[in-house]
Amino acid sequence: MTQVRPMRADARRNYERLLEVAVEAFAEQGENASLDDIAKRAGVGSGTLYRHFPTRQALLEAAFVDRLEGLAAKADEFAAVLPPGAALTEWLNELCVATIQVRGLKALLGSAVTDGSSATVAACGVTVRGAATRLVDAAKAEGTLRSDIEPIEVLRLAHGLATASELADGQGKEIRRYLSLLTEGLRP
Amino acid sequence: MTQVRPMRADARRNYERLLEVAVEAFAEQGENASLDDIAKRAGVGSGTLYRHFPTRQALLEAAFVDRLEGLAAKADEFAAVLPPGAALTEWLNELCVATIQVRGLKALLGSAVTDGSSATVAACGVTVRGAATRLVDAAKAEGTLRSDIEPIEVLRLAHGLATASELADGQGKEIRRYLSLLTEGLRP
DNA sequence: GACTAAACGGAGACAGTCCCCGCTTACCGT
DNA sequence: ACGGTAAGCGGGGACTGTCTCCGTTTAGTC
Repeated sequence: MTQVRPMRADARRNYERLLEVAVEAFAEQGENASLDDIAKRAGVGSGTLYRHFPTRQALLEAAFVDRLEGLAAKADEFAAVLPPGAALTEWLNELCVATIQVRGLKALLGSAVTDGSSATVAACGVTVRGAATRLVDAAKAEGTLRSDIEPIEVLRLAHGLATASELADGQGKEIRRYLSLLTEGLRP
Repeated sequence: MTQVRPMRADARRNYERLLEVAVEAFAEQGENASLDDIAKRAGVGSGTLYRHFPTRQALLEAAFVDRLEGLAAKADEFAAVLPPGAALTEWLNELCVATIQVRGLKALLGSAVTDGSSATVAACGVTVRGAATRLVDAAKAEGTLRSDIEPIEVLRLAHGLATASELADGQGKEIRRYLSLLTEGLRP
């Protein structure tokens, strides 16, 4: 899985610089930031960028793993201090807010919960799906969540909810309201 | 509002040919079909296309008015034969199915229900919003729908729902299930 | 210090958007 | 019928973005 031979020093340097710049660029220009431009800003040729990250998805993924892991960690924090149902709700809220506010994250989360998502992207979504599964299972056990719903469906619904809220004002002010509608519908 | 002077014969011909081709192209290649290619297929220069339809939105809109009006008409058909609550649900189902299955329609419906949508696009969404308002008001009067929800919010939620279902399988098999979740949450 | 494979980088092919402006033509008035 | 004119045409070309190819550079090794 890991590199047999460690990365050459210049390669590693470029890789990291590219990542730094990508995070910035996606944050300020959204998921469609120009890749050649990112390469230029990082001071490397576009060939180098495409070698390290063959697709936009790959770069997006690499740029946001940290944040995704942060979200997953939040799930356990909520689970530790709230009853399962409330923890799930709070976490979904967090997820939706991030989806809307962190430019570029939406595309990534979207493909992470897509039916036929590629293995590459799946690797990235695994953390988030794990977190969701834990919360969903707990809420089901507690009896505050329908038992006929899958964790990934909850994630998809949250994604849809974020989309709806985005249409409303682009700021996410509606998330809480819409989320309460959803939890209402998700009761057993 | 209408043309002071009627369109010149050649202009009208091109306009209509362009529209025909656009409907086809969007249907088979989605909302991102190449505009220059549409112009070529219609046998006109790209300048002509951009004169008649200054933006992709404008063309999309013109290409789908018929279908949008069809959807609005469906609303009244349902209203005539079903109780308000059921009529709303059925219509939302119809709307979601169309959103997913008719390639290119999603982008249009999306911007038609966006907060800061331009006047151009608004003109197009007006039919759909009218239909939604009638159904929503009736359902509220009947007492099967929360009174604190706006028609446009219902449309946004439906759009989000379609998005969620699209993530699942891309065919819309999940729509009914998700829709029942939503109506559950929308009860008073 | 020399060798080699890994890595670089940027030129260039390609695709898409959109504008500009010289040319054509439909629609008048006579 | 026919000429004048403005509405309309169209495609060349500037620009932006993606992605590949391959000659050149350089880190790591002995």
